Amino acid sequence: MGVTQSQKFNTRENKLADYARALAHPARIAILQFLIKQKTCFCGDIVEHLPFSQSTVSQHLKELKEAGLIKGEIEGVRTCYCINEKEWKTAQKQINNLFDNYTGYNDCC
Amino acid sequence: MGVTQSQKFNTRENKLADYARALAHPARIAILQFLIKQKTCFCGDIVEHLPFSQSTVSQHLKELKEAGLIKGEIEGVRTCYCINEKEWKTAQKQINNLFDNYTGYNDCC
DNA sequence: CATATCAATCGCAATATTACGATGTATTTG
DNA sequence: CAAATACATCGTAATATTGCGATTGATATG
Repeated sequence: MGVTQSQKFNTRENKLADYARALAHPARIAILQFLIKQKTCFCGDIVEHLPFSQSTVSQHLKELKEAGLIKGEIEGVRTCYCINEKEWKTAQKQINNLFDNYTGYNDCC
Repeated sequence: MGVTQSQKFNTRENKLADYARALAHPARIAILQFLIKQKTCFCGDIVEHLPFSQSTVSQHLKELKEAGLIKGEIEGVRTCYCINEKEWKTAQKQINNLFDNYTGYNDCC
């Protein structure tokens, strides 16, 4: 989203939307699940595991990294990806913060 | 996303991505927060509260409704919107299911 | 140092999202 | 029943996302 639009909202709303956007594609959900499950987490492993090309997977990894949910470290010719523990927990908290705000007592329909 | 692509993934991954996509815009986050906070929840109230036109707000409401997170009921000339309690909780569970899968012991970077 | 491997990035086409004004539809009110 | 009100939907332009092949760059290996 452009800068003009994001300025209409506060930091919390924008950050929350950013986390959600990172999760808003089944390929990225699948990548995250794979990273959680596997101990080895090279890009190539993910490419083998998903029905997408190397460039596409690399781009999804980039978006997850930019959202902060994962981190990648270059190990020689490979890059090792894994969950970014700290921001992973932050994201979960922020999202639950929204969900928990609803206590179920304002059902007006 | 097109049908061709979503077939590459399982129902759970697709549904999770759908919930996330509904939350992937600060305007929709703001709408949800407003619905949670207010007792009256007519479309017009939201339009007054947000820096968007009536048609834009209506479209965001439609997307939230299609994702299942809210429901709307026509009350004469107005439409009353509120959180869809059941699916709201389902969404929270599904999302937490993903987050909780990560236990923090596979940091390989 | 030539070659192979791995992954990031570029360029591009297809598709999706976003936002809005204009219009349509139903309901209420005078 | 005419006018006003509230909202949905349509049409459209601008922008963003998605996916891939091709290329690049960096490291390893013979």
